[in-house]
Amino acid sequence: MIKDQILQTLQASLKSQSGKLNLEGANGNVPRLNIERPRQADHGDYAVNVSPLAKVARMAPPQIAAIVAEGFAQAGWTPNIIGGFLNFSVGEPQLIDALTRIAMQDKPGRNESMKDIRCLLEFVSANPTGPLHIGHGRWVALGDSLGRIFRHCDAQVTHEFYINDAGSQMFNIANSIWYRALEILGTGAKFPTPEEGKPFPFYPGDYVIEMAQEFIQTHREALFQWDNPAHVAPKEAIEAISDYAKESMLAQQRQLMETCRLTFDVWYSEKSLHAAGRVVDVIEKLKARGVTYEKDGALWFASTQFGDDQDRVLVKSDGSYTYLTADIAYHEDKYARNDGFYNLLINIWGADHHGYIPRMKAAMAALGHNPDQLEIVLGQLVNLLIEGERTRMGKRKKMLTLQELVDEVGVDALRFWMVSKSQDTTLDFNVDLAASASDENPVFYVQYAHARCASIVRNAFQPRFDTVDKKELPPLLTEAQWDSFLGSLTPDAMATLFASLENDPAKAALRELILKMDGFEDRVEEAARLRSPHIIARYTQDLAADFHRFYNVCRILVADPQTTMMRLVIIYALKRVFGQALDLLGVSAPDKM
RNA sequence: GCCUCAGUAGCUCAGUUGGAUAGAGCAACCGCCUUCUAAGCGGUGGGUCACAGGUUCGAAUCCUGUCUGGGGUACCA
Repeated sequence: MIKDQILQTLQASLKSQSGKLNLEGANGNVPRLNIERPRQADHGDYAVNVSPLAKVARMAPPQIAAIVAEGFAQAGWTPNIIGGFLNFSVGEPQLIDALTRIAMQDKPGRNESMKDIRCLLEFVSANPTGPLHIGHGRWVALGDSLGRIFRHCDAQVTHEFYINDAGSQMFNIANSIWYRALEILGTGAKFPTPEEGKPFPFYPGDYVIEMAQEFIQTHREALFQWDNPAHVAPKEAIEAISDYAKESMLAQQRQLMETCRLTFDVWYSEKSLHAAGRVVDVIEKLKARGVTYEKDGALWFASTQFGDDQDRVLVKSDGSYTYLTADIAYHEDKYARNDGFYNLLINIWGADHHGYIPRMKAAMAALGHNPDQLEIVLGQLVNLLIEGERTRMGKRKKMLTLQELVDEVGVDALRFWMVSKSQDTTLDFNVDLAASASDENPVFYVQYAHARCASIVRNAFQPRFDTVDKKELPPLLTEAQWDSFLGSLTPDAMATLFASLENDPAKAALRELILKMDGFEDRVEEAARLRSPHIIARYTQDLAADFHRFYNVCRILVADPQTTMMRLVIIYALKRVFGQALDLLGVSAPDKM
């Protein structure tokens, strides 16, 4: 990247000028300087602000700038100094060099910033007790994009879905199906009705009725046998129904994830932890480490010793385990998996689980693991905006499922929308807008840019029609010409590119395009480092704007084949960058729109 | 009460460790299609960066306090 060249020269300059700048006395407390893009385009392409050195150097920023600039002069750069800023204008040879690299490199934006990372990325993880809702859509988009970005930074990433198939919620769904089934079979049993102020351990959704109907088809006789005067489900009925419910919901969830272009490498069952005795084991381990105690008939984990604000129950007074206990066993397994293969464990959780973080970290610390290895990426929740009204997730009957939303707006719009904003902010999902006015969705703007590029490349090889002479003309280029041109693409061959541009707006737009494409790698790194895919979404919109601007001031397909080919390299490079960036977001890059 | 996320243009949001005149999309208004996709481009209007102090040569950004909104604060999962 061009930026790296400037950075290297900057470091060399600071080193050679360190005497004049009094940097030696600072004992390594020299503030780090950054290369940035100036706000004002006429200042230059890149800038370094040396003001942070003012304190150490005990000099005014303009004076420092002059001294640092001397070091640059030695390397052939002549920065334009304004105040404490060194402004750099990138020369055409460097731009052409950068463009060539982007056009030729295997995968644009690819880097090795996370090459030592082996990440277990867990997200979505839901109960198999009902359909996934819109809120899950955010974790789908966020988690999968993050994984793709990490991989682009050369990390090894495993996508994992934790199936919460144990515990009381499974009993509740089974019991709900039981009553629905008995209702349908006309046994006289009735599905319970909620009472004000009382817990309602049943699932009222219509999908439960459908599941009951389906279950009846295979278990009609069994249901009659299980039924009894009190209509209380026997244990074997609950087991059979909850197994069925799990398989059925899980199949549905897997199908939906596939639709969303998301592949989980591992589907990890909570129930399997219990079955393998892992939950009992972890309790024994905690006991052995002396971090548990008994109180009020329950077994407690002294998590306050590890920074939590209160102790937590592991085994309830009725002898059953809390959710936390199984979750501790699960997370311990992550540390141990493949002989401690993973060095970064990331969980994506909704903000409603925020308070859960300290206890999980406490548990890992208590078990002797490094809690910093476990990183929770917290996402704020999604609000539904229906008919202009804010609807809190899950508190209304009119809850939109993720499947319904995908059917309505499509995977591309869903995924782009869900990652186009920082996960730190509550997302208002405007259902009416997403469903109706699709051109207000920025994803189409970006996809259109890709399609336009594809179209230009396509047209270059197709016969044209002369509207004046009313006759067909041969294609501007042949595939063979283009292949050999790309194959021998060198900065020298490209040197006439800028010269071929007739006007200044086109040159300015081209500079901007190349610099922005050159910066893609930087954005990918940043998105990975900050765990913020929205940076990529932003980037695609920025680049699309620059491309559309360029498109309007510079014609690509012109009569001269050489000029056409050189300009086509830009479009070719852009198409690759758009395609790659959209892929990192899990959004399709259509060739036609 | 405590913990946490947020408050930036009419709306939805960017703004990387504090730096140059605070940006984008949408909405509004005015222009641009006989040649590569007008799902596009150019232009105009629109700001007390919630508020008040503080630190600093310099604050949307850091600190303190206040206000507003979301989430959490279980022997639920």
